[in-house]
Amino acid sequence: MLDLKAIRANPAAMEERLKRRDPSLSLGNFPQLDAERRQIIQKVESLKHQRNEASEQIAALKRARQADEAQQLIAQMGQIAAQIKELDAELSQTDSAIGQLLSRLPNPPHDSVPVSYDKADKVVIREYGQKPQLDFAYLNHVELGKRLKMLDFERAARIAGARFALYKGLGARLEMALIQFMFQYQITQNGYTPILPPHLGNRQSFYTSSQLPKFAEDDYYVERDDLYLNPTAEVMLCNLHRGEILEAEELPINYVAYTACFRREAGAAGGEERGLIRMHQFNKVELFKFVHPKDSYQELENLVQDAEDILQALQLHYRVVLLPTGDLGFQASKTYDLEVWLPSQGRYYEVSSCSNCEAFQGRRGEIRYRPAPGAKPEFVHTLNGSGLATSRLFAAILENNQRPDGSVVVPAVLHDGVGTDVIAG
RNA sequence: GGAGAGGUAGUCAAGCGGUCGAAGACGGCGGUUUGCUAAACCGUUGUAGGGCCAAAAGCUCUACCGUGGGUUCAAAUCCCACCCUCUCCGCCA
Repeated sequence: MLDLKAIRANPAAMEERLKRRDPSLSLGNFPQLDAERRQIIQKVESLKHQRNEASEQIAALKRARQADEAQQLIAQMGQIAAQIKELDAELSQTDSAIGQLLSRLPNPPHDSVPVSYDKADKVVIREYGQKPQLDFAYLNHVELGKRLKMLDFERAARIAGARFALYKGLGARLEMALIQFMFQYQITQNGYTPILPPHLGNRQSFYTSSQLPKFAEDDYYVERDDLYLNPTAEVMLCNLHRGEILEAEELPINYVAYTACFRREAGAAGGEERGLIRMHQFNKVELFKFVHPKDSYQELENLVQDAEDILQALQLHYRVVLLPTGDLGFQASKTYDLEVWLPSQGRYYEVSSCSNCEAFQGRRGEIRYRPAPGAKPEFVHTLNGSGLATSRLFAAILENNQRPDGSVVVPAVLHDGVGTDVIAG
């Protein structure tokens, strides 16, 4: 949700910022609707004032046993009551029109975000490590997974359909070891509080984190219970403090969650995104921060660093990129992606997306903090980042760590979890 | 899933059509008293949206008693639906 006060103060400036993302975005008829709304409020409130005074008089008259006078007033109020009803209806109509308009407008980008409508215009901030020297006939992760009996896509398809995975044997152990490692690392090394949230959420939760109303098609929906299946733990963590007023000293609050994530991926057709790259279900460890607004951009840097720790511990080559305005997620003001090198595709692949949503989600979910005792509550800033998506990491480990003999070296930090240091056929 | 009891301000809790502009208590904040602390006493106490004002301060209005509808001149209070909590039963990991 955009800041209404900021829009009113300078609609043109807000619109300009929105257009940095997408030139087709505009505030539409918001200014007119907003003015209309205020007019109606003024009218209806003065009528309600009249009604309140009359009510008091009626009560007084009845107490004084002046039934006739009371009856006369009651008759008069009938008309006012009808007007109030009409205006209230008008107001709720205007409110919902405004709500619909605003609920579909994304967060304006931060000034430090490069302006471009082309996703390719991301800025490489830094790189870590080097591409592995695979000077042999190397395999992609699907082939490796099959040969090493770690992945079984055929049987997964039998059970659920295309774009689902089935991990088995050392594949299952590797996946679990990855999840465990990432989860424990963020708890013990970076001080995050661990959370295992529900995997289903209600409408309000999905609205607050901004999956609704615009992206309903991306999520699995359980009609019978009016619940949505978790597409990212961001949704669940974001709503953890919905409607609360936090104390300034509590901030920042840092959470790490593990969940399976479910996405319909409608319209994301085949191509080279086979195997574990784009699935309906994948595993992800998610980081989430509730922070003081003055700290949020520093916290974004911290968040990226915390996610990078994992890739470094796994000794994977990756880079950090800053997304341009045209590639920003709906609720994000600024986003860094971590991209890991995938030899089979000859390109980097996103394994983490770290965003500062500023007060966008805070406003939607009324998530606030009190700057000082007795002071007016203000909206917190929220940040989210994957730390990380295992399924793509799994692919990266297989491909980057393979050797000419077809075996795969297990990263040292996962030896205990997997139960071996080399996976061989 | 069935039966019952509940959901009122930061917390506990009274109120069950019109002096509710929500009692009272606790907590919080300010003060008086005090060698210091405690106690006692006095005062104060939420959120949101309008209006007046150049703006702040201030004044003022409206709304908020789980959520959404309805009845009524008037709803915390009556009616309907839903959500949540607790107890018991059923079912299950």
